[in-house]
Amino acid sequence: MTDQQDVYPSMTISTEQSTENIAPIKLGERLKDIRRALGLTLEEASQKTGLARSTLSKIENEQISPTFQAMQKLTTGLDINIPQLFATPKKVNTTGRRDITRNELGKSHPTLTYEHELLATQLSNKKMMPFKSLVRARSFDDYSDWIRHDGEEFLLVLKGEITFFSEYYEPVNLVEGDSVYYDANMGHMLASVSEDDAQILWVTAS
Amino acid sequence: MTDQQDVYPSMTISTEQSTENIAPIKLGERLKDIRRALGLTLEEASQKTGLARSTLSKIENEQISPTFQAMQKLTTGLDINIPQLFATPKKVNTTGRRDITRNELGKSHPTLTYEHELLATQLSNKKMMPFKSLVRARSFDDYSDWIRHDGEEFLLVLKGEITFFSEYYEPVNLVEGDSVYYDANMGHMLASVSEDDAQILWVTAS
DNA sequence: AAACCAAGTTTCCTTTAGGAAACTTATTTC
DNA sequence: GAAATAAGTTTCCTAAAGGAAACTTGGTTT
Repeated sequence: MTDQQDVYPSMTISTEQSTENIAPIKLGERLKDIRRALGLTLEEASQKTGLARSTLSKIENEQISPTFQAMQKLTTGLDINIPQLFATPKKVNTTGRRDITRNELGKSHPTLTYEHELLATQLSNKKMMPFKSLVRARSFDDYSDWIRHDGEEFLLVLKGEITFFSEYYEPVNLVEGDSVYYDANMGHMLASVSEDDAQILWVTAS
Repeated sequence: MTDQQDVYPSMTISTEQSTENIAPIKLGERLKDIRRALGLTLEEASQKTGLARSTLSKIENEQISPTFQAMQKLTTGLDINIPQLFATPKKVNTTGRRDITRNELGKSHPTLTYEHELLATQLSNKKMMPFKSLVRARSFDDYSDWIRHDGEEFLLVLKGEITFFSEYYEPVNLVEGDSVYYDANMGHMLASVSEDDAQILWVTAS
């Protein structure tokens, strides 16, 4: 294939209707970040979007320019809104913003161990990302390795009892009302101690 | 060429089962409207965007699904921003946005007295500051000025019911499980709706 | 009405996107 | 440490997008 650098020379998108070039959008990179943030493999993303694994790979590496159709599958499948996708990170006015998420009405991202409910999804370019999550009972068996990512995390137990495992510390049990604040680069994971599912609130910031 | 009506029935993309139309974006129609609104012919639009006249025609009539590349040329050439293009519902604006996910009503008996419990005090230089607070029920006479400070704030109601007042919005009632994310530079304050104290969790980040 | 012209459409062909499967690269397991 | 597994990339092919030019449509002039 030809040199793709030449094919996508600038990729410039302006969010406001300005004439100046602000920040070139690296669509592939952005998408890869989002997919990773959701903890999805290419295969899982493929199933969610209906796009082939190979296609996703090529889009992420900017070897192809996805069609509008493909982008729709992407955004609906991964539950991301397009403005968010295209929003330039810099120069975004964040004053006077507000987003209310009613109980149980966030964006849900179920996994084997958790059921994440993403809150405040209407706002992009946030400093924090709040979640409400269900930790399934006896979930410890399913997990093999530490979770590790950039930023810091705050966690509060809303219901039930969990065990908080972390790389450099002994496991601790947390009950309703207990909270923990930690560096997310340190390996960490959760398990529901009791037979019931536990509910937690957590907030990340990078 | 084959019947394109069958190829793009309504631009409805659903990942799993495709029974219902969720948010069909009629991209072509939208684009045609925009071009017309700008008073441009296909030829003129072609010159501005660098896309062939024929290609534009096909896009507008939804005979083809433009690539991301083509859409970039379109948006930059015609000076339209993509969020605007894709915004199916009302305006998704950067500033002064609001999204109430669910509606609930209660009667105002607002007050302003808190009892803050600072969490995670062992750590300094945190990106976030989490609190757990009581919102006491008091009289509306205690109304004072807006609270205003740098950064962003996330708030979740743990118990009870509060009214969240903010400078640019109507007050909203939040019940247990509801949450709100907002820019703290926007004036804001809380009040407990019922006679009982309410309990909230909130996290700030600058 | 014919002749003209301008805007938009379709045809035909080349280039590129998208998918299946083969291949590579870690990473784990026995 | 070879085999197995899993995530990601590349190859190869087909289906679809993009462009040049021919064609159609609608409006205007004479």
